[in-house]
Amino acid sequence: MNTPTFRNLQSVQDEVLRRIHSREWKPGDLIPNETDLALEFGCARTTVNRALRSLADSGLLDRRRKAGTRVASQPVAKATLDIAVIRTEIEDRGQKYGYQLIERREIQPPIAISAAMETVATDPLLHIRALHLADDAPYALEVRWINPNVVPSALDEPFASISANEWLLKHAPYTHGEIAFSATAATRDDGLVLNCPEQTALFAIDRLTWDNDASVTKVRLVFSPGHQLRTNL
Amino acid sequence: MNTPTFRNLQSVQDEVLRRIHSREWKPGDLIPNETDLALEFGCARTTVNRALRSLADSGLLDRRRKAGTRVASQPVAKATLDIAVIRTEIEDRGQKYGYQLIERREIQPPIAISAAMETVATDPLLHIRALHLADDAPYALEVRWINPNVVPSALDEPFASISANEWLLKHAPYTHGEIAFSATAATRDDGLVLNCPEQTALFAIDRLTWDNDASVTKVRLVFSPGHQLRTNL
DNA sequence: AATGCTTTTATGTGCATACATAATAATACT
DNA sequence: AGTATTATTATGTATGCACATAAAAGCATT
Repeated sequence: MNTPTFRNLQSVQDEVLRRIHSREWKPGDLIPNETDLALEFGCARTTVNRALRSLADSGLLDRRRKAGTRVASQPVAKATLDIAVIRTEIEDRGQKYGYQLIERREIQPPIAISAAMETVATDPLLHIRALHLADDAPYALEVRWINPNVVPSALDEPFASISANEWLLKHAPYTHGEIAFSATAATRDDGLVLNCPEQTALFAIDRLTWDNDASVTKVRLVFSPGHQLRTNL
Repeated sequence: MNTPTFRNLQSVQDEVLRRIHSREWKPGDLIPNETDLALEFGCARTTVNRALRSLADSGLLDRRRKAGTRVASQPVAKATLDIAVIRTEIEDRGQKYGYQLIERREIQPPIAISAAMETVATDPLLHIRALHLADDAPYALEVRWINPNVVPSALDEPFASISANEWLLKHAPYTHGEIAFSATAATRDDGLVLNCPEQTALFAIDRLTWDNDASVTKVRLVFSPGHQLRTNL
């Protein structure tokens, strides 16, 4: 029996994956170093390095200088969620997208909002409520606060035909943000808009984005009953 | 004014990021090709390539051969969630972890389960229900089905002191899986275990993992009221 | 035994070069 | 004009080499 060769990136990566999945290399195990693997696989160390680095990026390997590379003891399942614009999310599923603006006002926000966004409590923010529809059925309620100091042009945008969800992506850059997923009981108002009984369990996404030190926007998306956010591992 | 140089990977990446955030390169824009950037930055094309590829991996750039590299029109559409073992998730927050096995049986599963797991409907599966606690308070209810054809050693494990959640990670390899997040109304039983009223809105994670063509395990985690899954963008 | 210095080692980074490949653009051909 | 062929181009991959750097291990000094 002859050891096959794994010359290229893809096959090296596949072979390493195979060994991990087959438990030839078990979680916590120290695997051979790059030089040895390169020798065994019949390729350059650079190639092994790239393959291993990539696998480490995706959480399957732990690497430390001098200490070597080991199989992650907790194969931390890194689920990558594609948080798309709601319109494309719906259209990608072959459904018809609909949008309806419910409310658009410049008002002084509740303390909780100005606190989270770190704005002056008495400064007005642009408040928007809108409904996204899929095949004419309510899909998600968007409740949003926009910081006009950071995005002044938002004050000129009526958001009547394009959602803030989409408009902001094109017009408001951000450097970082936080996102949280949770379950929430439908308020009376949620129920009216999403057409479900009060207290129904609803899936919610809260997002807060920043441009350096200034908050750009804070949004809560509450989805219709039964909504799932799914991805592959 | 002299153009500064960006010699190394980190600074190249930072500079590209800066140009995207400052909207010098706007979403959808075609950016200069690798060779030109390497010239401008005063580094090798390899370095630019690595920087751009890495940014493309994280979703900020779209790259196509010959067509060139452009700023993703929908910036950062990716949130990576670290799905850790529940025990470490709790311990990392400085809380005391507790575990309690509620039920462990080999039984014929409901049709919905055997269908999803693609097992023979009449084949018994190992069924486990257990409670995870944080600082002695209910944290999450784990309801799990294990395919003993794929993980026979699970039949010898009592799961009395180590959760299936954790045991499986160490003993059952998987090649791929699906994960879904949703909101669910507490059943009477959920309420009893998690100590909350029936119908309370609860956050749930459903996971189904496969080892090649065979399903390994299907699990539903229902979390205590108020649970959030958060990450950064 | 505890501390600090030095060596060794495995990964990390950078560069030059070469060739592969996908997709567009240009051209020739019918 | 429309189609097939070819050239061009930007990214993708692979290699060899050199040096940087973090961390462990060994050693020496107190």
